[in-house]
This record gives sequence, structure tokens and C-alpha cells, in this order.
Amino acid sequence: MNALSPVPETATDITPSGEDYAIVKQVIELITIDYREQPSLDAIAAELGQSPTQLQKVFTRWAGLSPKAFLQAVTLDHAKRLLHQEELPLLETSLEVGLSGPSRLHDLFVTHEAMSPGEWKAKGGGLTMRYGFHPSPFGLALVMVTDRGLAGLAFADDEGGRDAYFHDMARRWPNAHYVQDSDATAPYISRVFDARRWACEEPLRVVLIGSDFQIRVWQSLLKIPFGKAVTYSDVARDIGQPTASRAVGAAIGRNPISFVVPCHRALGKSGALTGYHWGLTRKRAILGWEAGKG
DNA sequence: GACGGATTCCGCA
DNA sequence: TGCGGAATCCGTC
Repeated sequence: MNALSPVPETATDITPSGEDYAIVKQVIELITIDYREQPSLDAIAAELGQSPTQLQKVFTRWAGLSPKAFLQAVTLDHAKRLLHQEELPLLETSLEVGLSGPSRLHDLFVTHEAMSPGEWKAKGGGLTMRYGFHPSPFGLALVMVTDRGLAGLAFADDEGGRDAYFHDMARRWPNAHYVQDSDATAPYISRVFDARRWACEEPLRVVLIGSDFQIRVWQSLLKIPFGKAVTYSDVARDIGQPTASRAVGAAIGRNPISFVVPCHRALGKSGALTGYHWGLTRKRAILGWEAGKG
């Protein structure tokens, strides 16, 4: 869509182009086969048929980290450290306070509201949902907005599968009225993925449309500070149902606003990345990318 | 009611 | 450690 406006490619560009992710994704898949081996840059480049120099450049532009540092950021050990860094991160962080803690300085500034139970029962009836596809640092992104704010954010693995990804989202609110409108959704993409705009004065408006339980879970996720992680049982405890960790997992899996509601920061108790609706590779990518911004 | 999880725990190489 | 199986709990349809 935006082929006419070239993005300047400088090392300091914190809004990486969508194409970089295609390379990064392959790298992550390679190192995940056996992450203990930590293959050399040369080996990875050879495997992908790229020059090491070029690969290094793309990688650093995308991640803000050298490939080596990135490899370390996606190991199990590192994930465990994220979990234990801070004892109970969920209890003290107030979303409304937003910018109070230094770690949140680099985080996306968000306010949210939830749809009423009645509106949820209507399954989107009476709601106009504008949507569009845009390049993002994690592949093609599908954005859905209502007049109350951002309602959906999904990732697509391939151009050709747009319909499938659209339906994956649209069936969550089957009675909504869907209108393709990339002009309406484009501003959200840059607001969400351009780290320079995360802490701007005006918070990103988000609307959570889900069951009562799901909304409580998603609100809990919104409180996880940037660069931290929690376990499913942490979330269960936070919403006052300490034994519901499995149900929490299911609810997290239905988070409609990926990345913004940071469901990628929920890990298994062992630190393992136990699942992600849009693929474990993407979950690793997001966590590693965040490591480069922290 | 039944179903099935983006869990967890335990036991065994 | 890592892996597999069972226990168990809960939201959803």
C-alpha cells in the first residue's frame, strides 16, 4: 500500500520494516531447533544463503541487538530470569499511573475500557469494526478498530492467507459490521509499533470485548511491565482465582489484541513458552525484540 | 453436564 | 535436565 514512501533505513530506526521479519523469523526457527547449540552467525547465514554481514545488519536493525545477544535473550535461562526478577509485579503496578516506574517509560501507554456483559452477549451486534492489513515488525498485521478504540490486532504469516486471518478475528464478534478501511487503521500501527511514540501524552485507547472472565485476565496482562514476564498461575492468583491457571491459559489464548495486551509475557512455570495463538516463533520474536528495547 | 485446555506436578531416565 | 503421563480445575457451549 505504501510502496511510494520509502522508509529510511538507518541503524537507529526503531520502526523496522516488515520485510526484516521474514529473515528474523527464519533465524529464530533455526536456533530453536537446538538453542543450546547457539550456532554462529556464519553458520546461520550459510544456512539461509545470506552473507553474514547482511544478516548482521538486518538483525541489528530489527532487534536492536546483535544476533548473539538476541540468541541469549530467547533461551530458557533468560526466560526464567524474567520470571523471577521481580516477586509480584502484578500487585503494585497501576495502569492508570502508567509512567510512574522507569520500566514503563519505554512501554506502550494504554488506557482500556471493557464492553459491558450485554454488549458481549450481542456478539458485536450494533458495532462497526473497521479493519486493515499493515506491515509490522512481526509480519503482516491485521488491525481492527471501533469508535471506542483498538479492538483487535492479529498477525498473519503469509500475504495469501489474509482471508483466514480475517475470519479468525471476525468470528469472535460475528454480528459486527465489518468495513475495510486501511486509512482508519493505519495510525494505530505506527502508534503501537513505533517505540518513539509509546510514551506520548495521549494514551492508546483500547476496548476489550470478551466474557467477564476473559476481560479480568486481559486486564491482568496489561499490568505486566515491559521486559518482565509472569506465569499462568501468577495471573490466576492476580485475578483472585489461584487454582484457575489452566482456564487462564485458555483465556489468554483468546486475547484479541495481541502485542498490546501482552499475552506473549505469559510463560509456563518452568519458563517455557508453552503456546501462542500466532505461533511460538512469533512469541520468541516479540520477547527477543522487547529485550532489545529494554 | 460434558469437554478439553497457551497448566502443573511427579516420577523416571 | 528433559520428557511423558495423570491429576485437577475451570470457563464455555
